[in-house]
Amino acid sequence: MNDQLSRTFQALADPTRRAMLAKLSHGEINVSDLAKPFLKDMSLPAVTKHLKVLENAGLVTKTRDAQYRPCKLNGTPLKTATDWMEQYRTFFEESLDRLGEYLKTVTAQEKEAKKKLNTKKKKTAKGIKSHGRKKQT
Amino acid sequence: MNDQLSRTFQALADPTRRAMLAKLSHGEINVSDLAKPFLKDMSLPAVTKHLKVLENAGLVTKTRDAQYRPCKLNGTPLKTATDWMEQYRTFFEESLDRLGEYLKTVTAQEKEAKKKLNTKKKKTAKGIKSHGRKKQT
DNA sequence: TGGTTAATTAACCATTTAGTTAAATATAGG
DNA sequence: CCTATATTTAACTAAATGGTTAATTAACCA
Repeated sequence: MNDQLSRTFQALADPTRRAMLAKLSHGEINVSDLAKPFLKDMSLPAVTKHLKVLENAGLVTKTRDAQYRPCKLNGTPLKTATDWMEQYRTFFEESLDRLGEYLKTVTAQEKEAKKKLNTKKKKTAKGIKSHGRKKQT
Repeated sequence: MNDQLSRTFQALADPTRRAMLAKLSHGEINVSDLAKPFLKDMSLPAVTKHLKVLENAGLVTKTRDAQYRPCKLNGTPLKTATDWMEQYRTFFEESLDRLGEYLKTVTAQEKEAKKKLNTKKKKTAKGIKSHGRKKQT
């Protein structure tokens, strides 16, 4: 994981960091004010680390004001991520067209699942073998 | 990291998995055909694991056809992710308005950085102290 | 100068992630 | 039944992630 897009998605893959972005979307805010809502759940250095992840992804820029570090949201990487997602739009916009087919599929899969449950029961009766590698001794 | 959105972003935060989704966007495909382009870089079990991450995020569903496991892209989680991003659209759509201001900021920051370099050099001459905790003995 | 607040860094630890190889399971087909 | 192909699982390992506490740095202010 080294490219820009991966860093962006990685940064977004955490609820704390997403909450920090939400807070930042209301305007510039310094580190301790940004941290405040999270100090019930984690320490300040933990927040600093999350912030660093957001910075490394380019989602947040930090400036200086005396001993404060005002943080600002930068939307550019989100634009990149959104653009990437755009190529899959067809896969979630034909929902109405596909709903009927989807339901049929689900029904079919459920029937399949029931069949398999029966099959597995029979096999259990015969004795199921364990999977994978044996423990080294 | 346990919620749906986090799992989705986490799944997208890897170039191999994104490439797998790209492949899947061209239609249903079984595991070994899906794996083929990646076997130069990693083993088949590694691909299986990536596939499992995509499945757990709900981005891929696997069915059965004899010994084959045809995989299919499911766009729903991408829809959820896109919807989440939507709330930040204002932060990357005013780009033209903000470009000038951004450039001014960058310039200001570069000047700041130069000033700081000088400051640090002076301090180095006086002797810089190390940061953080001391090694336990 | 000394104390207080803001923020970061270091050292450490537990868990997760991403990969490996070897073995096991599932199915088809001679 | 035996064998080949497809896929998964197990066991293991190295590195990354997400957290901690203690120490350090930076700047303000009385």
